[in-house]
Amino acid sequence: MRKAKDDNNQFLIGLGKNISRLRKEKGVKQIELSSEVDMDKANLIRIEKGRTNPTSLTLRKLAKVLGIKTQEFFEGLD
Amino acid sequence: MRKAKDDNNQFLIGLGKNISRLRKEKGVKQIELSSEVDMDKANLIRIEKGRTNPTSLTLRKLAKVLGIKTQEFFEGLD
DNA sequence: ATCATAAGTGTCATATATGACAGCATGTGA
DNA sequence: TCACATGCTGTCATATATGACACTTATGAT
Repeated sequence: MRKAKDDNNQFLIGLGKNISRLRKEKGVKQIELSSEVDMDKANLIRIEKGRTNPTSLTLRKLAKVLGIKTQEFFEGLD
Repeated sequence: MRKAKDDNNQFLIGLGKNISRLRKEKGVKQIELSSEVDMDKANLIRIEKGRTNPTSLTLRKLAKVLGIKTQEFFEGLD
């Protein structure tokens, strides 16, 4: 059982990995990115680790600072 | 003033329009889509009208039922 | 091995997305 | 006009994303 929940968790983990990868490609540290978007760094970590389910606007503000489109965070998912 | 907030609202409205358009392209009614994803129809309406800030998993389950990738909801935004 | 820096964890408070449900508005075809 | 279908709004309760902050663990350089 727990099939749907596991599936969702995999999705969130994949999303987090994309964010983490794109952040590193820009050479940005978690503390830097989080402070630039006025987000608590603990929250960014939770998102990158796939432990939380970020909202559209949260992803958008991260994308904006990284200079990419929100869409890119979903690359290769689903 | 209120620049960032307005900007976010425009983003959410655009996101909602994408969802609404893709739903209609599939010939699906709000009541049908919302019941298929086990979502309250009032919530789907709020999302399509851009009055709320949907989470990643909410978008994902809508995309799944519509047979598209979550990514597509963000087409043309940012 | 030590030290510094980056990443990660635990916990609580607050804001808000969503569920649930009742009712309203608008259009559209008979 | 009328009835019905579809879309939409208002309100409350609950679940959870996020902010805040203290603390811990990993990593890397010297």
